[in-house]
Amino acid sequence: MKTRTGMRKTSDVVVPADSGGRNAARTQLVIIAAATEEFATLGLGGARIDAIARRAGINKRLLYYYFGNKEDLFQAVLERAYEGIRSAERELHLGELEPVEAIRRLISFTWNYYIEHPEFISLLNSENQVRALHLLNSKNIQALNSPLIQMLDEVLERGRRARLFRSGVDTVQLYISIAALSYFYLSNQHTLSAIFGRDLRRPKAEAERLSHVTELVLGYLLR
Amino acid sequence: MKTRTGMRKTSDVVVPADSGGRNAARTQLVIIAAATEEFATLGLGGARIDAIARRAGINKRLLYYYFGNKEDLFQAVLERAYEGIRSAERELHLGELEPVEAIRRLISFTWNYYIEHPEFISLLNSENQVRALHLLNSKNIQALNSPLIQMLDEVLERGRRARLFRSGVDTVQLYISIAALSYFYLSNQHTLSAIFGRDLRRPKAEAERLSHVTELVLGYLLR
Amino acid sequence: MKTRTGMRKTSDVVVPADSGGRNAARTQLVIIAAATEEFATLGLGGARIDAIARRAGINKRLLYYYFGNKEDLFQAVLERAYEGIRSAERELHLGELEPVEAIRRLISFTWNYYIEHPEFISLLNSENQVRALHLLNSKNIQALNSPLIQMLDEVLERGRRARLFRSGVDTVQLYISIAALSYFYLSNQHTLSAIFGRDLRRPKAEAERLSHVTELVLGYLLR
Amino acid sequence: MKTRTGMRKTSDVVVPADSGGRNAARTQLVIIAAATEEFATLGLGGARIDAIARRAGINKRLLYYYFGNKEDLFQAVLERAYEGIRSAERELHLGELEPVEAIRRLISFTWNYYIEHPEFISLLNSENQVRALHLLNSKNIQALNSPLIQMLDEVLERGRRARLFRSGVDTVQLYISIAALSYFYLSNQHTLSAIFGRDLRRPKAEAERLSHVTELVLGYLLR
DNA sequence: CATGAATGAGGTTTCATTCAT
DNA sequence: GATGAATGAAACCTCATTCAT
Repeated sequence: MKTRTGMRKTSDVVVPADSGGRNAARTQLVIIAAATEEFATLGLGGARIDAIARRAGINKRLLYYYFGNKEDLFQAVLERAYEGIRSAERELHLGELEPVEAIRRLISFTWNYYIEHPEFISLLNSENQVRALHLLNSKNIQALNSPLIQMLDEVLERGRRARLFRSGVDTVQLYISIAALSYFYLSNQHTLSAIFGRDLRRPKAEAERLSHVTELVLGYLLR
Repeated sequence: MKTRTGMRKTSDVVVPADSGGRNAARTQLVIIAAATEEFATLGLGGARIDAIARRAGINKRLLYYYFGNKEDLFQAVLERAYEGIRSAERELHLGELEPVEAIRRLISFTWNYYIEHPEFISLLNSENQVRALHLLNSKNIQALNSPLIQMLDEVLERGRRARLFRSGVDTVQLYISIAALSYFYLSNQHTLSAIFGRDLRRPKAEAERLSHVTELVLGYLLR
Repeated sequence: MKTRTGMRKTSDVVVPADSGGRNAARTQLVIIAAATEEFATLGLGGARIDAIARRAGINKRLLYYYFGNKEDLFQAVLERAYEGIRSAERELHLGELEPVEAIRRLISFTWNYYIEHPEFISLLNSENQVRALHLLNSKNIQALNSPLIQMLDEVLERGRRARLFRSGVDTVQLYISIAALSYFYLSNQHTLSAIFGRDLRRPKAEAERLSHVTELVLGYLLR
Repeated sequence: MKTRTGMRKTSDVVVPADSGGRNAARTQLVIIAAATEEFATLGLGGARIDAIARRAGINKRLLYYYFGNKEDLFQAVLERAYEGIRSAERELHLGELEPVEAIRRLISFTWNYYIEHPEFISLLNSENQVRALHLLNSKNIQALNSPLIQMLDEVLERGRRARLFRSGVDTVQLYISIAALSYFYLSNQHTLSAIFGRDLRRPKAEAERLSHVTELVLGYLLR
């Protein structure tokens, strides 16, 4: 199970080795990583506990020991996913950029985060299928406020004052729109590709999409 | 099984009654209707054949008699859903409207179709989860061309020639964006509502969303 | 079960001119033929009523109309198969041949009948699997005496009197042995071929088998 | 579940008890034993997984845990059956006997093995019905070479050199014939008994059969 | 005579979960 | 802390058979 380099290699998950197999924190990490892949790939209903244990290279019983049951494990995976995006969002410092650049930055950040974290989109789709059951159950996630709304609000205000941006723009609506324009393209890429008969995941297609979204939003905002 | 009004009422599905229980076409319709609800509510993995049969008020065996298996039934449901939206799209006659009005009409049509057919969104999410497996398998769906792309293309061209709209707009990208701005809001309403702490399905919120989307798109298009 | 004339025609079925698809005798023949193939190929348990109806090109209900149920249909098939072999046996006229030639003739007849009627072997195997249930139930089959035992008995007696054959040979045992030497080779050809790594159904292999069986039996019989 | 004597008794299967219910090897043995009976009695199609689990006194799920599915279980049963006969064959030491005695020994061994292992005959019939599907799929069985062909070949050679046996005898053909003469009598006993109107399983009938087969083969071999 | 529609019972298989060590 | 063995419930699917026309 352990490679010569001291990395524990399971089918898909690599985490640093430690003193010798008995490490609660690391085991939990491995389980979360494996579960994230399984849930993202197959959905909540399609995911198999056996498969998660196999992916993680651990015994199934251990999974129950740490996470109770499948639903709770999914919730833990979701919490971890939200922590990830919130943490990345905090690295954005839109206040330091001039308004137009800040908007570009926000859009490209959103786009790239989704591109790099397809599992996040999948998990959110699964969660919406069950009407946000786990999210409503999780104090952890609700405590994780996104800094983006406030950041965007400030950018819009600055842009308005500089007579660059139009007024009357609802911050939350715009935030949702920026997410929507990237998210939908990626989340529905398979049906869209089939319908349009062209592969939306080609690098060129993706670059064009980012351009379009940026133009669309700035075209709307700029006076 | 039959109500006093001559309508056959099952748990969720209402279809016209006929002379008896022996009507292949009607039975298939009832099954499709019941399956659409079940798949939309619970997803492909979460849907239960037993529950579909119960909803449809028919024997489970009959479902296999007509549709083979769960996957094929899902494909039939999907085909039916695409037929529905394509059929509605053909009723749009954007060519008769002046460009700005045509764009408004397209956006409100898209928005309202999703509002009135939440099952369409759910089915598409399920289908994307399995990488468009059934869609790629269905000649029927692939033969159903959406008239919208061409309609939108013509509207954009007219708007451009009238010096109302900007040039250089990719029709497919804009079409995807118009879909995205409505679809994402509805598809992800549960997580978004939980995160923002406000119910996105309130009629007022929905009206605001339609306004925002229209402004955003026209704000971008108009010179 | 009974036709309107009160006759159940299983033996000596005449096929009248096709008056337009509505012909009881012909339909029964078609069903028996289809059922024979299905039962022979897949066994009693593996055979499917639907498949038989499809093979016969008739409606399933008709099959029940004529034959009652699956078991009775199998019995009818079995009866027909026994009629076939008994009828062929009656064409053998061993009494006209000198003893050695008669034995050769009996062996080659047995061998060739099995070769040409593999379904007979399959049906008998199925019937033995259910401990001859249908055979014990069929007065028809029990009434069909094989003429072979008596023929063989007379040949052995003639050979003995001509001081060609050994004495003390049990006719029934020898009859069973002659059947066994051909039947087993064909009935178990698949496992034998796999074990020996050679295809027992090649024409050359089959010719060798017939030679061997003839030599074996005559080698034993001749003084 | 456990008798007072420490033997675990299920409907038909007795195996040594151990410390508790948790013994993978024993459980697998119990399953194989129960499955062997069920498959032998009812054939591949007629056997019921439920019945096997009940016979074995274990949970049905466990059967899938160890053997995957019905087909694979059948293959395991078949492998075990071939191991059994190959193992018994290895106990024959024909090389130590003079040629005539060796042939007698081989015939009686074959006869008695079939008499004592009727399930072997049934399993082989089932396997031939599916055209040796599982056997062709099993590397295990193909690796189990029967020592009998070589043993018989050596016996024939010795008998020939001692001028006892005729020459020109094909070893494989003779081997198949020896098997055939016993196998067919037992495999087809039910139909034969019904046709001849006498019970072939009576001890006296069985003794007579073994005599006849021995005489037949030796009568052929001896010069 | 002939048929497609419909069914109840039961089959194989899967799953999340717990037990015993 | 960690594990393989074992389970009950329920899922999908099949089958011989009957119904209504």
